[in-house]
Amino acid sequence: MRYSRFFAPTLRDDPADAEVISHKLLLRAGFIRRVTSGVYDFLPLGLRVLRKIEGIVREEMARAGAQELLLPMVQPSELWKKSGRWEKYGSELLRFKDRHAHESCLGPTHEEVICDLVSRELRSYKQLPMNLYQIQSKFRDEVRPRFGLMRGREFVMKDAYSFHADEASLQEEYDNMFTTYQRIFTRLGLKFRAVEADTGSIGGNQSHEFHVLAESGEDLIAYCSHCDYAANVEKGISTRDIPSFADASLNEVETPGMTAVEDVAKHLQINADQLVKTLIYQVTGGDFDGRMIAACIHGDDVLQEIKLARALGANEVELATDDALEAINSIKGFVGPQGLNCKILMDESLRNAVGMVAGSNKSDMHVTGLSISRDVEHAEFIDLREVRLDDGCAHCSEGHIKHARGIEVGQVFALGQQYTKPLEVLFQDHNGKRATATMGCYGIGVSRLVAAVIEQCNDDNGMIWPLSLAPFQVVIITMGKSETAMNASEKLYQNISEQGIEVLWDDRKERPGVKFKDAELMGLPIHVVIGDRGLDADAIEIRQRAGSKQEVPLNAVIENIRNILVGAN
RNA sequence: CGGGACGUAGCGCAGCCUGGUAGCGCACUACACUGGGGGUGUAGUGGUCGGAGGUUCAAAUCCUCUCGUCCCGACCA
Repeated sequence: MRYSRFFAPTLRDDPADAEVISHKLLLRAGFIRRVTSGVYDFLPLGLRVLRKIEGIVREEMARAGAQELLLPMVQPSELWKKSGRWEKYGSELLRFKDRHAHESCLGPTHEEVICDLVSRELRSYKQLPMNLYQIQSKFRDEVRPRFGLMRGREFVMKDAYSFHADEASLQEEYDNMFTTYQRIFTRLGLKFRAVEADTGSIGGNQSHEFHVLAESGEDLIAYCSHCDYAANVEKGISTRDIPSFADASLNEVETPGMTAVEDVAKHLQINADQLVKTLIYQVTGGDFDGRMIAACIHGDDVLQEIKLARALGANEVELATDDALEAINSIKGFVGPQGLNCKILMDESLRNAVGMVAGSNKSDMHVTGLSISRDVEHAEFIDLREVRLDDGCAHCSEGHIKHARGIEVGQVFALGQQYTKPLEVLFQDHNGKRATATMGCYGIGVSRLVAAVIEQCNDDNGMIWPLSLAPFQVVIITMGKSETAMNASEKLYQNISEQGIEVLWDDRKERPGVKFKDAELMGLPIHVVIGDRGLDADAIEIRQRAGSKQEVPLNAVIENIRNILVGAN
């Protein structure tokens, strides 16, 4: 490609509305342009990288035995009603009516459509297992799109769906996909970590997320300093020191105006961990839809709302309003577990607690000497607390919990029969009986990966693409505009192209500095610098974006490039 | 949805408070010089000041509404 004809509008300044480095560089280097919030054009450079990533994903999916197909973006509401997600998915699902007033939506994910397809074609267990995938644009009407390609509303995703005759087969494929994902992210040159994850609105029994480690990541990962345990904090577990206090009789104490844990603790001269923090939530969805529930944790713990919602089978939980507290017999700031007119969930760590302090459900009063088993009726104990930094590891007992930020670029789910049942994906098993298929699904955020790679591979001058992902492997920078230099450059450009190497020839009539800056901004890996000076000395400069630099005779340039390309593979 | 900021040329911004000829840098066009790290000069092109309404002799500027964008939070395969 000749730069003078190439559509790659670069910017000298950072665009005002870009915050993270990948977003800034993608805009500055002319890879993408914004159309509307969370929706982007992929310009030629951006598309080239996207296609490279897709290519690697395709190769590894093929190696894993999956088959590519392409499903529609527009989906009929009927399928979503059948799975129950028409109601459940919420406003992230972009819904609309066609000219016949038929309700449809843009696919945010494709469990319904693939189940519909497979249910109509699957007959025998002999056809199983089967893994089908696509690489396609998804649309999710995110509440808050941000950071360019990191969280768009329209984005490119690789989504795979596997179908199985039994759980063992699903587990096998889950492991297969897990390994495949590790291969893919390794090939992409990423520092990443697989972590245990909540199953979210997709549902299912088991799930892992793959996170690219980066400060700009939106997710918080908890991992063990000693063993290989790692989990999203939404799901992570840890051990904490459970303080033991002397059992005592129940007493009421005056705590005027002290509604915060710290105030009460200070007043009573105790640590926050002796308090029981009681939070009242309004539940949406599931068996407790529309009701309020109480959740209790130690005063120095943070409640993990995703865990709470999951335990209740709810779509979401939201802190109850002050007024609502009266309905369950309590009062703002002095909520406690006793005598509440609602279901009470307590963190495991409180199961045998005695001598605790809690709200009394009366204004300006707390209780001391609270014994959970003696004084609280009908409490259920589950894991509700969020893992804290430096907590003990629940898996190895030697390590401690550390935190890292991550960009979620992939997730694998063992779904079980959550979709195959309502959508009736049935087959005849080896006994000739009708059975419901078991399912897994596996996603990779392909366009998000473009941003994730940049987050990890950049410097002050711009992007630094690995050879396998670069939009062009080589850029020829012609210095000056002498005929000799232009002719030599053109010849080299043609020769390199003929080798099947992707090369951009910067034939613009620009000053050298401009060309260097642009080549570096775009992060092209190999820069060949040709000017009269080098030609006269027969010493052509070959630079690598990542660092090194050498001079070689003109007729050895191609061989040198080949060596670099091979060496990197 | 709550909180905050912003919208003036392709990009980055000033002007607004205190109403009176729409500006600067970069980019772009032409010419000249220059030619190994975003060079210099001369002359140019390009703007319904996001939109609508109002106040006023007069609105980018003041008022009301509205649309859009970004950030924080809530939310999120």
